[in-house]
Amino acid sequence: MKTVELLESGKISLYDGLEKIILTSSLSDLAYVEGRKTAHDLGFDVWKKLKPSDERLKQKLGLKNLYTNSQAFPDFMFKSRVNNGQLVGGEILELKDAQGGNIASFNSTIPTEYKTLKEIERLNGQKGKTVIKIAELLDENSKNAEWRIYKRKCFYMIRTHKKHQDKIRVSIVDGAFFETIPERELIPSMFQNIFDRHAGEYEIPDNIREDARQVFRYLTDHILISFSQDITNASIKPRLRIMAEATKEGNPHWREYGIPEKTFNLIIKADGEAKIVEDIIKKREMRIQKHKIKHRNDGEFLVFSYRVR
DNA sequence: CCTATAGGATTCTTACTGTT
DNA sequence: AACAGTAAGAATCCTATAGG
Repeated sequence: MKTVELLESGKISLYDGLEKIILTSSLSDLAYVEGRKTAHDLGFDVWKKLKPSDERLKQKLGLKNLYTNSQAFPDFMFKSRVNNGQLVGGEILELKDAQGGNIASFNSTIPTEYKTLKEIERLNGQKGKTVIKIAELLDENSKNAEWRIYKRKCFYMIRTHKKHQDKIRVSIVDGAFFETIPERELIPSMFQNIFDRHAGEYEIPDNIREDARQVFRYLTDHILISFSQDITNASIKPRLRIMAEATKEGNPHWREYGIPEKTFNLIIKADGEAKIVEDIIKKREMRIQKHKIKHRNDGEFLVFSYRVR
C-alpha cells in the first residue's frame, strides 16, 4: 500500500532498482536486508537504530564490514509481529528482475509458498548464521520460541521488460504461484526425466527402471545435491546446481493472464487473506483494479493492480 | 591473523521453432 | 523471409568461514 502511495506521489518509479523501491517503502519494517552495501550506496542505513559505529555490533555478527552484500537467500525479510500470542508476519521477499518477458531464473533456491528461518539457515550453508544473526538483532520478537520454526510466507517481487516503457510490469507474487508441486516430488521427477533420456541410449530392463524410480524418491534434498563432489582421482569437483525457470503458466506476466502493462501488482491466492487486502483498498479509496487469474496448475489468484500514469 | 576456498549469487546470448 | 517467443547454454563475481 505504501509502495502504491509512493508511486502515486512520484517519489519512486517502476524503473527504479527493485531494492530501492522496497527500501523506500519499508526500511523500518525489515528484519533482514541482503544488500546492505547496495542499500548504503542508495542512502539507506540498515543499522540506523543500532548505532552502526558500535564495534560490538560487528563483533556480535562476526562481520568486518557492516555494509556488505552477503549474497545469500533471501533479499528481504520483514519483521514478525505478535497477534493473540501467535507470531505472524515475518514475510520473505525475493527479487527477480529481467529485461525480457520471462522471469529471471531461480538459482539454487527453489521457490515455495512457505519457509521457516531454520530452513533458510540450512539452505544458506556457511552464510546461514549471518542471516539469522542479523535478523535476530533487527527483529524484536527474535526471542520468541516459535521465531525460528514458524512458517513464513514467501513472496517474489518480479519485474519483466524492465527497460521497456510500454511493456514494464512489476508484481509481488505469492510463492504459491510457483510451487504447484512440492520440492519433495519435483526433484525426484527431475532425476526420473534424466534417467528416461538415457533410455534412448541403453536398453533398460523394466525391473531396473522400477528400482531407479524407488531410488529417486530419496533424492529430494537440493542442499545435498548442490555440494561439490569429491571424486577419487578426479582433479575437478563437479557441482550440480538446480536452476529453475518459470514455465509460461508459472509466469504471472504471461500474456494470457491479462495483467496490463505499466502496472504494479500484488498477486495472492484467492482466500481469506485476500479479503483483508480488499477491505484496506476500499477503506483507503485507492486507484486499484482487481483482476482474477486462473492459474493453469494451481487454482485462482487475485491481482490488485495499480497502473502508473 | 591471514589466506584460500566453498558455496552463495544473475543475466545475457544463441539456437530453434512456429507464425505472419 | 522476417519476427517473436521459448529453451538451453554460457559466462563470472563476491564473501563468510575454515584452516594453516
